[in-house]
Amino acid sequence: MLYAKIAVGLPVSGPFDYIVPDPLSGKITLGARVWISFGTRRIVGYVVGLSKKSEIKSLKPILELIDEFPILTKKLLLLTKELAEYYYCSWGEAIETAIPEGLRKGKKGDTFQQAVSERRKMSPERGKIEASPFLIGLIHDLDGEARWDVYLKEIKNTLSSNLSAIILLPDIPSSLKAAQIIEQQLGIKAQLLCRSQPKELDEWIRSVDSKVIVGTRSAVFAPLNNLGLIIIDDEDDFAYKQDQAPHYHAREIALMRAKFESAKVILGSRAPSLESFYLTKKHKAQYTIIPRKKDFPEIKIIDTRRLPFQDKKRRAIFSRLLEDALYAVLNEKGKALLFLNRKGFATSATCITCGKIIKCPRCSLNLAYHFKDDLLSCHYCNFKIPLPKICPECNSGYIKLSGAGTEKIESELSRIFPQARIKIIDDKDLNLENYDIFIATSGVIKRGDLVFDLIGVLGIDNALNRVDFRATEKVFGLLAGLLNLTRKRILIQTSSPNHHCFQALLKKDANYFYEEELKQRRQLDFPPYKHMVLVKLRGEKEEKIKASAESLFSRLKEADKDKSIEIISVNSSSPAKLRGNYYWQVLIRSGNVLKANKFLKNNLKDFRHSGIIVTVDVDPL
DNA sequence: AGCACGCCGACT
DNA sequence: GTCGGCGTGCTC
Repeated sequence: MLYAKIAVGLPVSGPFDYIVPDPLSGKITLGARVWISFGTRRIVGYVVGLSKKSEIKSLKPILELIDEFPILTKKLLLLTKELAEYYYCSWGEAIETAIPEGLRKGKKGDTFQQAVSERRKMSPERGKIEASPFLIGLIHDLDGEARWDVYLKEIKNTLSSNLSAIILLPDIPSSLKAAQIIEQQLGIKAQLLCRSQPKELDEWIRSVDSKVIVGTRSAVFAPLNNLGLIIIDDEDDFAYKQDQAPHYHAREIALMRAKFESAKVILGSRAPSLESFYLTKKHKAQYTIIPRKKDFPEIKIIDTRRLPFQDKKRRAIFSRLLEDALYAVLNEKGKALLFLNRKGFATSATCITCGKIIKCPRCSLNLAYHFKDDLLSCHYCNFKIPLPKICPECNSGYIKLSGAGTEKIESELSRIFPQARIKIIDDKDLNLENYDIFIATSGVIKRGDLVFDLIGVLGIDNALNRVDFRATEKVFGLLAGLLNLTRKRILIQTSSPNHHCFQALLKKDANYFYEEELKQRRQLDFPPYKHMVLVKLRGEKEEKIKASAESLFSRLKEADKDKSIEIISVNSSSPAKLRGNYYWQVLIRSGNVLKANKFLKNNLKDFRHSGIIVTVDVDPL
């Protein structure tokens, strides 16, 4: 008698044993999909084990074998198992994040699948499955694009050893560009693989015998044969973290996968994550820094605390120095960029009489006023209403707009420089020929085609002063990106000019930033020294969520008598209300993720309240 | 997750 | 009486 261990894409501990009916016993393979009856439902399951015996008394048979050839290799099965253990989900859920939607729903690939599967059968997997030493390289590329020379060389080497490569990019436009570079420079086909593309299923199956796969984070699971290299470009980009459960990070998965496949990992970035930099400090990754070859711009940090007041309460938006610099650029017919990471005209609308701030009814966020379409809008859920003429609370007639956004900068600029042609850069704008001064938010950094004679950085303190231990890292990444958009001059207005992320720029020494930041992270037991785990609670009733979160917090505190895990805090998330749902969270810290997960598994098992959804985010960003 | 079972309140 | 709310247990 043959039994199969089946993982299912549900948040249940498994896998579950099933009887393999006689006619299937010669055909069933590890990594194949099957139809099973699970409870009262008929669902897709994944074969993760085959055995001659089973401990379970009442077994059901497998209803139907979907795949004649496995859709997942043994290595991908091991990878998804490790993903599940690290990112707190079931093995089946991990498998389902690794494969395209069509396969999850039990679709068979088109006839093409058969052909490809035949080919896989012909080229059996190399060697045994066991952990082996792996190689990691971090390319710290201050030059901006020079890392591509390294990438191309690595890809070439990989291909000449008859191995294949995956190149990850944070978004689809960058993926398209990367595929183009590879095809032009190496003269080989780079196959694109991105989640939710119309032909994803076929592309995924086709990738079995691709040599080079280029894609976004989910491409880290591409099922290609003989994997020898994974490159992660802009490895510090937060897009590599999945925002739905399981909240995996593609960089972490790449490192796991490299271990199983004996593949090499190359991480590249202008401003590496602290996690990756720390790997090099621990000699787990090789560190290569590519110095900046183009001219270093003049960098000035302007202390806004010394700015004159515009009126009684408000300081001027532009310092004298920045205003003069803008004049100079206009005189020389150059191009300037003003950076401000807030869209719209005003970031809040307040009733001057009763003090009420107009908020989004579905989120707990202030609505921002947009001059262009004369509406208040929510930057999270896109809710829009006209600016009320009278206060909805007290009916008084004057609503004050405050907090400068890009549109406000635009109107200030045209007041000061009536002769200048000013343009707010929209993500889609292509033709930027006929303007003098541009205004942009962080999207501009992805635009490799733009070079400015002057960059003015405004309002960066908002980003720096957020209650988020990654705030500094984000700002440093932003500044590193902006630095790449000018060879002449960059002026930064801040009220903390001595902060190490600015001082590192003045010293032209990125490592100064990393050493300082690591020192602080170490002192506070933050990542990369310790791991954070966030237990998130979500639901429609604010009181219920708050009460459950607090009871979970005290339950965990109680369970953690030996203090092996730190139960740090319980609070509402920011924003506390989003798209009509309320969010609370319990923050946990541990030196060891697996230990924290085990602890949570024991203590979340019977924690169930109606109308509350609990999810776990390991290493939250 | 999703489905069944079982226990209580309020309604044709 | 019985419809339906949701707390609870379970899925090989």
